[in-house]
Amino acid sequence: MSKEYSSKEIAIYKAVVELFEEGADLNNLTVAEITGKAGIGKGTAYAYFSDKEEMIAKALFYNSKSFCEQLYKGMLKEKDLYAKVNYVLLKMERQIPKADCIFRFTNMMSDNSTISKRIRDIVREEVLSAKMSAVNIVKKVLEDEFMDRETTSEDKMEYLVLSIYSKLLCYAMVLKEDKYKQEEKLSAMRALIIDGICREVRAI
Amino acid sequence: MSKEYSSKEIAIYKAVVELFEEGADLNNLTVAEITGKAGIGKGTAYAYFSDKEEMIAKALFYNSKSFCEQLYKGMLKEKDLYAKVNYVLLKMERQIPKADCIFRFTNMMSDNSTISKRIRDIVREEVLSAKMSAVNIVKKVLEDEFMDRETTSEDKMEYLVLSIYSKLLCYAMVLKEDKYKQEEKLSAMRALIIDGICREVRAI
Amino acid sequence: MSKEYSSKEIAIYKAVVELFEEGADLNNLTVAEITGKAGIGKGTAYAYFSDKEEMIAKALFYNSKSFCEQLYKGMLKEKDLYAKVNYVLLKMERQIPKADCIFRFTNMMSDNSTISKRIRDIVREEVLSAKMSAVNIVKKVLEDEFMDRETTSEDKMEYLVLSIYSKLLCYAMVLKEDKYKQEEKLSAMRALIIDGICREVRAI
Amino acid sequence: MSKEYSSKEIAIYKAVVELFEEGADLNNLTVAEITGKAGIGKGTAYAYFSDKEEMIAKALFYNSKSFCEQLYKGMLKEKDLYAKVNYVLLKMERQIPKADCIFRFTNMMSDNSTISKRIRDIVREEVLSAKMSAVNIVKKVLEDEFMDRETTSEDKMEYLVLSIYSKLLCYAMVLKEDKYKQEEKLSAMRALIIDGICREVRAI
DNA sequence: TATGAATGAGAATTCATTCAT
DNA sequence: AATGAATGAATTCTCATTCAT
Repeated sequence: MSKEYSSKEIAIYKAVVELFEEGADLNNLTVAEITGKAGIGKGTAYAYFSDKEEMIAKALFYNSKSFCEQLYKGMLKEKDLYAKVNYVLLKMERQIPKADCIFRFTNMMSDNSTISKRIRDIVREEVLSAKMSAVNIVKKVLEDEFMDRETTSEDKMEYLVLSIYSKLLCYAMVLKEDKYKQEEKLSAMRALIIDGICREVRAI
Repeated sequence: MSKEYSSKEIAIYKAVVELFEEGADLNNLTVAEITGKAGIGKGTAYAYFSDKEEMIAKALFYNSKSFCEQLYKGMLKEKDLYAKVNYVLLKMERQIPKADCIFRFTNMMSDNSTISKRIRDIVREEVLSAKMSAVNIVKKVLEDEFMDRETTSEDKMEYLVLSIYSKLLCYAMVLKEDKYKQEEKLSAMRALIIDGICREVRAI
Repeated sequence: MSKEYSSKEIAIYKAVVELFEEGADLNNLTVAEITGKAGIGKGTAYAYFSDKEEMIAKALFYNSKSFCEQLYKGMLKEKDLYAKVNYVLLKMERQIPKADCIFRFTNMMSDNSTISKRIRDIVREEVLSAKMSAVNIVKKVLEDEFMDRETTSEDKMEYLVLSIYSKLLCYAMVLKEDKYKQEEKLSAMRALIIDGICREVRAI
Repeated sequence: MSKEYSSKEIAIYKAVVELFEEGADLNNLTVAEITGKAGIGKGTAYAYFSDKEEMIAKALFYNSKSFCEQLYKGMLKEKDLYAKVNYVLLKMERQIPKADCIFRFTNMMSDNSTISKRIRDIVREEVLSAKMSAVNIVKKVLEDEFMDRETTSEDKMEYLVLSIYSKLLCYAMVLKEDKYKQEEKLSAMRALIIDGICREVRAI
């Protein structure tokens, strides 16, 4: 069902994320760097992508999508909301660069860079797959949670999604601060965030 | 106390924000565009800044700082937390590009772009003035709020600051979505956010 | 006597001329375009030609030669010089792209482009067949015409060839001007050219 | 009255013709070669021309125009048609590359190369100056010649212009043939061409 | 024998930065 | 002090040619 990717495409996608994880600036990546890392010729990349922006945008999209799918699958196994959120936060902790990638992806959706514009185009083209974005995962989990409740207004649901998503964002930010490199500070923060999320869900 | 800015510096700062507000991509701004908009010669800019990155980074810093100062002053006049948060959200709505500027600035604090790296350098150099950042405003307001309470743990304070800040961040993102161009949906969301924030503050 | 051409060679020759007739710039033709049009693989073309220039140069040479042969055969059937020239001009009119091709070929013989250089090499290699060039057809027809005259000096013959050839060139140029799309203007020009040629032949 | 050219523009124009005179292929000239020959930086050229094609096209146009102006002025001093044509042919002989430039320019007016297309655009933009083209010089000379005659039909005039022009074109081609490197053969041809032209003018 | 995916050298173009005026 | 013309390093992208299948 899901679209097939050629080995060269995958190589490009991996290369971009590796570079990103190594601290490269996505806005200043060169085609030479990407194809060098991917181990393919420059010309080859242009047989699969129309330009540099497409390479980067699709790479972020692909990686974001697959990390989100993985997250969603993992969460389904957890019994309650508390466990689910805990699962996500721990996963983020263990895969900081991946998590970063998703939030970078989100930030990009709202800035003016050339790559962001391309990402928005891609998302528009692939609406269904895009349902697997970070925001949508939050939405799905909430819908599962509220299935047996009496209906909640749409406005409130949207607020909840935003509120929870913003807390995940918080955690992603915190993960990069030196201060939170100590396990105890980090798990304190994690607990506060989980509590916060559960409290909000109950309140609504 | 606060550093003096020459008229040329101010011209550059204004030019960068104007371009940003016009939708320019900060990562692809050219010196020619900036100095052209600022109405000064290219060579002149280099008498005040060491390179292009410094122009853009300082411009964002300067604008962010001054918008925050303005926000903080305005908030002090409001009587309670509810009114204060309301004031901030309304201000953001009325000055979307300025608000955007702050949050772009925040995003940059955590990405790998060349400009972001420069911004972090600047912030490190100007620690005191940086106290006027968006995150610090939230912190100050909370401190004022908690002044008469028995002491709250540092961890909890940090959580609260981040949680509120990330809600504002999400609001900034929401403001750019077409769906929220209708006043009624927007004010519903605004009300929920204010309630959410007040609830969190009370809960802690 | 005449060299055999393989079907792949012919396919390339036809493809080049078709592209040329469609308005392509011979100096910017790509191997991919040529082999695509010819319906063969890129690698295959390299089994028959040493490089791109050879493909194009030989194609022009081949087409020029065959059109000239056709012209020459047709002319032999006409009874006098007037009828012969008339035949050629009408043929040019009906096959503008082909005629164009020949004159382009002539122009190329005297410019410095890479393809021209190759064409000149080919002509040098295939001297005999080259006798079938546009200039040589003019020469042959003149020789037939003068067969029963007392001998004419070589200088004069060469001048006559040049003069007649230049008039054909004229007509080729005229055929491409919008002004001469109207039949009446065109036939007036044709008559003047035929008269001019006959007058020159008589004068010498 | 006539447009001013900056020193850099002139440098480019001269460089292109020098390269052309050295046997370079106008369709494969690189910007690096041109600016190298012109003694200016690559970037500088782009401050004066929008792209490579414009550099070459304008260079040919400029050189063609100035050679034509020179030719026209020189011819005016000659007493009759015979002397005028003689003057032109001798001038062409002495400045083969310049003459070549004009005729290359003419060829380009009718081929499909990228540069040719640009030249046609330029000619369209600068119609007035273009009056100084090779064809127009022939037309002017003929008009002077026919001033005291009873009117000649437009068709006939057009034929004469083209006929004479194409003879000059052929002469330019002949000049490049090895056979005509000997002065005696060349002057014999020259004489025949002059006679031919005068005869045509009288006949019409 | 035929193919076309893969390659990388090479060309056009841009733009940060310098420096003579 | 202010300027902007000049520069060339760096980057994107193309396409002739090769070679494994």
